Amino acid sequence: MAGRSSEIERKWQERWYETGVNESEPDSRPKFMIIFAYPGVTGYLHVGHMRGYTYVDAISRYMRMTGHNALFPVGTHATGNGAISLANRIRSRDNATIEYMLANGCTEEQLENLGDPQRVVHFFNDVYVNQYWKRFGFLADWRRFTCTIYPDYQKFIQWQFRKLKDKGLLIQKPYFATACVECGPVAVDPSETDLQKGGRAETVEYTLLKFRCGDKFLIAATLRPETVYGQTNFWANPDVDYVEVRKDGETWVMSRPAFDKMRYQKDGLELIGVVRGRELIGRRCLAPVIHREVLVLPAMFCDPKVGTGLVTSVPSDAPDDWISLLELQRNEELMREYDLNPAEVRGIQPIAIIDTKGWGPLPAVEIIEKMGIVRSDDPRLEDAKKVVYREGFHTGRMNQACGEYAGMPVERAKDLMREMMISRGEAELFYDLSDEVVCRCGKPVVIKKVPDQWFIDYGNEWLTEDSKRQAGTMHILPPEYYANIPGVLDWFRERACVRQGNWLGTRFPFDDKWIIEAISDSTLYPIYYLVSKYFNEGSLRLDQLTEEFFDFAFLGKGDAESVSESTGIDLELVRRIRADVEYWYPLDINLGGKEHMTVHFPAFLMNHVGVLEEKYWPRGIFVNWYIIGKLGKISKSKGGAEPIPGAAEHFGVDPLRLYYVHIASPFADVEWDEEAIENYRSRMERISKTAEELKGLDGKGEMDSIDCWLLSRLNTRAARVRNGMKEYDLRGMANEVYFEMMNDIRWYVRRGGSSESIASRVLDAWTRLMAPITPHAAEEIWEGLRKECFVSLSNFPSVILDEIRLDIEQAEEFLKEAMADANEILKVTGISPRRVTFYTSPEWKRRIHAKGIEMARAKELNVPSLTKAVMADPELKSKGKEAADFSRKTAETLIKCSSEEIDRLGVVFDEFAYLIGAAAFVAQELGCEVAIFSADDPNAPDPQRKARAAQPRRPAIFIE
RNA sequence: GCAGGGGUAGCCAAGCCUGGUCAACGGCGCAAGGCUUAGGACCUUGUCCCGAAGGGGUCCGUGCGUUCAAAUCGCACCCCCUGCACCA
Repeated sequence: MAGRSSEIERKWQERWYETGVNESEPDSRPKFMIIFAYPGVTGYLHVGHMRGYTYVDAISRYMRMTGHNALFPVGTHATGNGAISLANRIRSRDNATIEYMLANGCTEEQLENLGDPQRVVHFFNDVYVNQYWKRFGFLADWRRFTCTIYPDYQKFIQWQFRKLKDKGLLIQKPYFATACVECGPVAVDPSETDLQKGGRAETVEYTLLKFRCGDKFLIAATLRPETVYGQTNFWANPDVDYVEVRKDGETWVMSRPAFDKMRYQKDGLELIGVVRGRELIGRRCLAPVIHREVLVLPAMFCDPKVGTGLVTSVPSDAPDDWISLLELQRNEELMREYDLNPAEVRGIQPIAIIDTKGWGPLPAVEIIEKMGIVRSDDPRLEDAKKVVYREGFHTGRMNQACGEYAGMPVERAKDLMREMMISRGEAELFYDLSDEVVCRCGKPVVIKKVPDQWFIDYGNEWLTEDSKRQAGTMHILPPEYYANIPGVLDWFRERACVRQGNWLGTRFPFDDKWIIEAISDSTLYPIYYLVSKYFNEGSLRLDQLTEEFFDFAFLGKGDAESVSESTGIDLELVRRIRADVEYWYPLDINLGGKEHMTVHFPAFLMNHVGVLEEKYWPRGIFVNWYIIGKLGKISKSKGGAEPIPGAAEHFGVDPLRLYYVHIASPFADVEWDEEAIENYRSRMERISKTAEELKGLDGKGEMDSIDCWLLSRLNTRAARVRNGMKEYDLRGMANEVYFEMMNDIRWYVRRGGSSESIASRVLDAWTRLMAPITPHAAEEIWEGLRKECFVSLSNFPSVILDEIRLDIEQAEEFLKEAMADANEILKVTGISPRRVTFYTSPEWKRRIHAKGIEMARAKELNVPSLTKAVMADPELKSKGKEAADFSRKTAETLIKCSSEEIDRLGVVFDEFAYLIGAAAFVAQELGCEVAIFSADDPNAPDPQRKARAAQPRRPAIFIE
């Protein structure tokens, strides 16, 4: 079975690609350009990735079938060190890597060649295009394929950066980046692509406080510069050897590890001596800002690896400081050992500086008591610290002790006070990592100053404002993201855009020691697909991709003649490329996974806004969520899911495509579940069978009501699909086409529908409805209908309003409900019926019902008003109490209905005639004799007087 | 910490923006019946509780509230998840 389905898939793919169905050129139709954010070349992709890609193909197929000229180009992103690191691992025959490559279908011979990063990229480009995207039948325009390490692409990127510079969006300033001391810049993130350990570490910003102590400065590192007003003493670890460092003519004292790290951040540091921690104890130093002399006291919690190994003491707000102070004050012996004056030490009291909501003036003292901590080595101090820091930072205000900062929220005071101290020369900044981080090469990773780093200035005001304005006009899904994106754009700051080191990518055009970083070279690229085709086919040479050429092609600057003259490109071609841009751009949809929400999508938008004319700014973003593994995210490197080609072979491409589209909303994560896919596969088989069944119908008679019903349903469903697809609701489309329509068709056949002409009409439309999601199956059925062209190129069924027959749909609904009622009675009573009699509503009740509907529509309905209207009708009045009762009941029911419900109930049809027409069917379904009467019929047999219960839409039922 | 998303019947999962058609789409699973030599294939019916006449009761994380009416709106609480910048 699988073998045969893959044959069918390949057959249609060959035919599409041979005919060039997937290739798009400008014409008179409206255009629709869509891409997915191209994947990074870091190894094999897994079945989860195909979810978003499938959405793009299905959407573009739908757009093509609804009168648009659809363009769907693809490419890959190879910038970075993914390919380099993979090539290295292959070259060194790393076991896990080799196994992973082989398991994904790479052969030993191919592996031979993959020790080189460039070849790794080319290898995977081929895998992505041929084993994934073509295998899934995507109608992508393969001629436009490009990759970020292709030389022509790089010309484009260099042009983009020149434009950014022209607009003043490139800035240069110092930057502190994570880097291996040996290999240069590395990414510190939990995926640990570049690392051996420490991926969870965060960059922390210390404020270095300078304490004058004789002719030297003791350097304390703090995370809470706002607490300087509460300083009472200074801490040093007596067992640690500190170093003396020459810094701008001053002598600084700090721990050895601090010096080692600081060298990467500050220029001209020089080691000039060593000082034992013990020697510092008992000395006095001058605290910054408050300019008070404080005593240096011993503390074991000072870790030379953290900060500078020296700490300023704020016992009011730092639990560590308070407990250490307490310990010392209680320890007579210790004070004697360090020759401290016990009275002076005991005299040190915390100074309240921050008012924290829900806390007293000394939160550190308070929490130590509350938690019952008595020793400075209690591990719970970590938690105590976190609680006090968090509460103080968010809810605290500086109090009267804090000079000009009194009354200010801590959040604000922190930045202001740090700035103040730095500007007065009493403090500096120092960056460190929260955990030890080790590079893949084994050397430590530190924070390193890059003095001349280039940034793209995403914080730029006009850029941010224009981007936000544009985002407001865009079609962004899901709606939550549309609502959030202005906030994201505001938050987006300047971003380092170049780096050095071992890295694939484009040389920075203004200084080629830099290579453009991975996110910055993948933002404006959709427009490059309009040129890549000409380069790929050989109509353009590399040296012709000049600034002038791109200026004209993408910005319309200059004129075709001079571009042609200066580059040697054929004049017609220059004009054609510009015309292509004018036709295809802007991009209608950029679709990508949720990981792109805070980085790629905003950068994508802002680069378009920054570089291009307003008319070429993007029009849409579609964010999709993931397919996850049972034990969490399916990971590229760790595997955990079947390789894509294997899944295609095993389940079939159409079932997989249907699975992706239908299993859940695109905006929710889904757990990969093979059983679910099996179900979609059998669903597809049932659909083929049902299609066959439809083909076999050969009734020749006149249009019957059930024929009208099926046609009406077809049109109703087509309308729903088209309406839903305005929001690219693929799941809704799948539900209507593969589930609801299937049920309609089954019901039609069950009801005795057999018209050959209706069946062929419906099958024709149904096949076209299937074409966007399951194109191979659709082509196969289409071919069986002896159609000439591809169903992929046919028109998506339109809605013929005249064929929508609400009365017949309602009548059929009425029939189903009547049968359901009868069945329920049978179930509850347990009777095996000999005969079932239905009595349809009497005329007078229909009149009351109609009056009720009329009044509900006019918003005039209530119990007295309807009763009054009924009593105004002499004929109804003659029914007396019966009429009044029914009128009250009707009003009570209708008043609860929504206006849609009222419309539905207002549809009029002949219930009696309809039941008569369906009597044979009902008899067959209920398995007994069926009789139908109107409650108005005086001769109707009614031994149990059931007919009285008959009402509109609700026939009375008598079972014997 | 900052920002965002979510909790729906045995399971997966729609609905929530724009309150009433919601006992709540659809699927899976389960049960009964049919078809069949047989079937994990297919078709029909059922699947919260009660009910020997089409009815009633309770329900959408928890608790309040708004409303004639709440899974849908508001407030508070509990619990899960995701992204956070040189990683694409």
